[in-house]
Amino acid sequence: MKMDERKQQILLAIIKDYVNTAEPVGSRTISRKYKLGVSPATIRNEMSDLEEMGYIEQPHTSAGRIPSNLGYRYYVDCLMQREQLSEEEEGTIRRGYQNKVREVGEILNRTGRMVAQLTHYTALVQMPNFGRSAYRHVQIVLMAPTQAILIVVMDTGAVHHQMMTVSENITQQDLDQISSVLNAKLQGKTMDSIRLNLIKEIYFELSKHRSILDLAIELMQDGITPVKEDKIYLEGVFNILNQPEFHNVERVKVLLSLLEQENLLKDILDYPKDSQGITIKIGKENNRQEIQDCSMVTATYQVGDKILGTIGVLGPTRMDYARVVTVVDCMSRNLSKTLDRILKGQG
Amino acid sequence: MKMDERKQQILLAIIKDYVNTAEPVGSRTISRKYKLGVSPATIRNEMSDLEEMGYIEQPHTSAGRIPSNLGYRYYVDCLMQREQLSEEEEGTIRRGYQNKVREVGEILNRTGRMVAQLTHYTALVQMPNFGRSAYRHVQIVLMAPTQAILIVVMDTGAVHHQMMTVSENITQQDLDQISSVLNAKLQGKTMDSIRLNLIKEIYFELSKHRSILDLAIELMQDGITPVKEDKIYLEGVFNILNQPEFHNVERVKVLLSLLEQENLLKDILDYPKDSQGITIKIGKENNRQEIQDCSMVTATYQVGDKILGTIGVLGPTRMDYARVVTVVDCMSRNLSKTLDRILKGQG
DNA sequence: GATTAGCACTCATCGTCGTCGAGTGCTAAC
DNA sequence: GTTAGCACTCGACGACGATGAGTGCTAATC
Repeated sequence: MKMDERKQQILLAIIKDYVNTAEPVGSRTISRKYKLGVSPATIRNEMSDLEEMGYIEQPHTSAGRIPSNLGYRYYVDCLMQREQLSEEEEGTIRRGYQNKVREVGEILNRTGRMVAQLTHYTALVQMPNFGRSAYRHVQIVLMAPTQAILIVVMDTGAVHHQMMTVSENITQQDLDQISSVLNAKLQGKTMDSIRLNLIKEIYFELSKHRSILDLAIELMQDGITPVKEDKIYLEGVFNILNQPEFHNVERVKVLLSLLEQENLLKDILDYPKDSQGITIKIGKENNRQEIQDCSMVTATYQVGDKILGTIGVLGPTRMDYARVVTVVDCMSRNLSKTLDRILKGQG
Repeated sequence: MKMDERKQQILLAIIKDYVNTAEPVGSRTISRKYKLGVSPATIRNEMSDLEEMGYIEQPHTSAGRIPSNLGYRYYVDCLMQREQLSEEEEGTIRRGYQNKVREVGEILNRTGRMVAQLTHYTALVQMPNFGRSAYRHVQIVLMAPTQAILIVVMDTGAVHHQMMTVSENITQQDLDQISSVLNAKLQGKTMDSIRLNLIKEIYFELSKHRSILDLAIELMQDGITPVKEDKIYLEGVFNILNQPEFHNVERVKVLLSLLEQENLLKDILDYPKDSQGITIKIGKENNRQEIQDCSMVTATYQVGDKILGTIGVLGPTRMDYARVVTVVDCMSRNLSKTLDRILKGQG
């Protein structure tokens, strides 16, 4: 069967109406609301075809039709037209990014809040992953007789710190000496590029501080990177409770227990590595089974050419894709721009 | 009317049964399950008295009784007996704190997770508030031609960092010079104790870097402290959805939209300043109206003599207070001990 | 005087049943 | 190819009665 102009219009009408009302759409409604110049009977015939083609389905006989996953897919691929944000909304966004912020986390947080507010769904914003970043500065500060803090600044602007225990007779002067050797040797190096001979050099210069060096290098190696890198900011979780599909507490529970596990969130934001720009995952296309009755719209953000992370919107499959795509696209550009400004200076 | 032994036993039975079943408790049930040696009729008479005294109430005629807020209050004040955690649970907790961690946030996080897991309610853990802490170390690191990071280590172990913009001709040597002067002058001082003449001294020594100093001091003053100090870790939010009182999505929505606003969370953890130890707030006793059908059990934690923060459990008023009190008490002690170990050394 | 058996009464819950109406598919006419 | 007409389906909704848990009251009992 072929998808002609009229079938497209009818599919479009069904999707629009269903997205608005969350009720199955009947032939009469379409004929009344969306003037196609044909009678309900004709529309019924077309709908029957559309159902056969798999684009719509019937929850039960004597109910109207609702779009299937395939129907939504056809819609986003072929029928959907970008929306435009209102003046007011543009203003909100501009103001959101205007207030000076000096921490990346704060920016991601705000981005998430704005996305949630603009879409009325749930927003996810992934922490930028700078990949293998190099050490810019290392410092060890003595806090208590046996307690010191190791501070590491990466060239991406990330700052990590950890407590470390040192032996009692170590002084701040010792630590300064260690810090400055570490700085001299490690600055500009990535963790993987630090070869054994480099470490040997360091040991050679600081032979009397062997134990503390062991600890510091161990901490820098495995303690520091993984923790914060894949943090994901979540905003507007309760927005999704306004959607009629979540009036059933069981579904809310399934969703919430997924969203509460930070380590699983990255699974659902995961995007096909080749595609940059916007990705839409509808229903069963999602990785995790818990959200296979939801859809995700994600976009990558970048600084320069490098993709740093993803922002996404999670909502029911019955989602206003046009709007969400517009918002996600706009916000990912804004985020890219803002990060660029901050990381490169003049911020 | 007087509260005699038998009335107490009946009230206790009603509370225990209602906490378990979430169903109103009838006289027959009490007589059957909790052998008091009297007939249902007698129990009915006593229940009628208890109702008159305000300790229990009837959802509607021909339903059993449920405890009122006052009833729970009487229970926690006079009837409740501490529970004991099982060997297994004790073990879980011990193991939870055994794994070496070197960041305070990580410890609070784990504490929250354990509390949520042990109680099946929602756990809140407040970031330690060290009060007016003094500067231990200040450092400015140049990142890009006009971009630097200001890092401040407080004597509490808190590390703050912020981006700052600097003029193009500043070098790392300049920044080192500034850092070392700031360090020399500010070390050991709290922000409030930094008087104008001290700042004048700094300006005098570093007159050529006036603009960057302005920025640094401004940042240290208002940018750094408030942000992270009142962070509250939230765990087990979805636990609460298992409670029958939250089968209605509207109530979930009210609660979630409160819990999502980080800045409001501190309101609900707020404890009467004089009391240390355990505080129980039942229903309407809570500050925020959104949780006036819930109860909170909170305990302070401390290092040495100083109260640093609060941990709490949020659940329905129909809560297993005995267990929650035990868990919260135990965990706040554990947390205190662990923080002490970490902050004072030997960690 | 306290306790209890007996009894009438209340009221939420649950399943049944019929009505209503939205929506369909099919057929025949246009 | 389109449409009017019609029989049919089926979920939603409200009415209704049965059920049963639970009560308060009264009078008998200990």
